[in-house]
Amino acid sequence: MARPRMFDEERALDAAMHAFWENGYEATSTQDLCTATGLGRSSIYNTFASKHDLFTRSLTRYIERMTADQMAILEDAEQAPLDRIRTLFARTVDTEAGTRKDGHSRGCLTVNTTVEFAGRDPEAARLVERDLDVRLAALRSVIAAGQTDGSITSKRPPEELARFLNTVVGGMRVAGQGGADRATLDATAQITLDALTN
Amino acid sequence: MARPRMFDEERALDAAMHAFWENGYEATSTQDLCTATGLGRSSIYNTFASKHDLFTRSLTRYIERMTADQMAILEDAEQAPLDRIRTLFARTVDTEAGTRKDGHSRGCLTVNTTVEFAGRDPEAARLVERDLDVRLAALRSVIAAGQTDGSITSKRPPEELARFLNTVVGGMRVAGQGGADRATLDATAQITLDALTN
DNA sequence: CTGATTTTGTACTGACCCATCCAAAATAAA
DNA sequence: TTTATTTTGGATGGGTCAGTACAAAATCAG
Repeated sequence: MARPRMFDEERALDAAMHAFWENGYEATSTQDLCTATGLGRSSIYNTFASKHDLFTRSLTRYIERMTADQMAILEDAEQAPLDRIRTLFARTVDTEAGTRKDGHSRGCLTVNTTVEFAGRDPEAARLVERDLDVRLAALRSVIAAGQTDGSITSKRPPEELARFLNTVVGGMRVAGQGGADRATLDATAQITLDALTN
Repeated sequence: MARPRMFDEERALDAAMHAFWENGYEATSTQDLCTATGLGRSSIYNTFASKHDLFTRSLTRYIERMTADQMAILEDAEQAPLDRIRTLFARTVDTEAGTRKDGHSRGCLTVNTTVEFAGRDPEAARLVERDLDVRLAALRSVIAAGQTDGSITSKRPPEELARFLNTVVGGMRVAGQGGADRATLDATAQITLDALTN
């Protein structure tokens, strides 16, 4: 029927996602996106409606992946509830501990978007907010389970503890972006976990 | 001798700072800065070397103000060490609890800069890093004092606890930018304080 | 009032921005 | 092979970007 695509859309989306992740929305030009994906302008605009559309699809992809990853950890029935949270923080430390050469990490696209866009772009804000709800629900659930089995001794409502944990994770992303090393992040994670079991 | 300035440089710097704070570096155009300050391009470029220079001076101003404010709290001899930390978190909640109409806050220019710039602009990274050192030192000091007088029962090294507190504060800034309300931020602050006294 | 000096408003620069247009290339059905 | 359909590269468009040039305006010492 027609000329077939010379590129893999998923792969292109991945490349665009990384570009936005690294430099943010505003600092990433359409030319940067062409270079990152290896595509020409036509291919990009033929596949995605606009730079903004490409961004929201990149963000959606990022959220799906990251949240799926977190869900797998938080809903892993083989681990005790508290251990799942421990694993979640270990994962956070791993991804934030000096990913790049200069010792800084790329942080988290969700956090980055919240900071750069939350107040200005309703669609991005919606995506981030919806993701927050999902992650908080999973955290609440595992916290409640931990309180039931006694591994979490804090008597605070799961909702509050979930928000607390999510806030610390967000703070660790920022700290990683600011150059915090593994030992520092590990210590913060440990103190946070201790707060659940005091 | 010559024609005098028609504007107050401090006031202009303040306006520019708020513009960068609200929208970030990239999304703030020089035209935006003219509008925000009420100055013409000539006046801006006659006073500041470049957009980048204006940004670093805005950031420096922000850091000086905010850190002076935090220092006043953390070094207030009239309050017990733990109470100073309590006050610090109360202040953080106040500034992050729905500053704007849409329920989101502007966050913190330091955090915003870390996220938007840390990996790309060495000068901004330097300013932010130096500020981090100052704030951590003050936190370490008050934590050590709290451990000495017994109001802080955690046996963790002050360095680790200081990093932890700073990380939570950063996370709360992001949460505020994401729309967290006062009650949520208050609960997070309370859990964090409890972690020092368990 | 004159002249030296600085600020100011306006117009302008070249580069880059995001997006579109269009024709050549590539495919597969007819 | 022809035809319909889609992708692709390259050129192009209008607009905005950060920054500059320049002359008019404003001051004050002399």
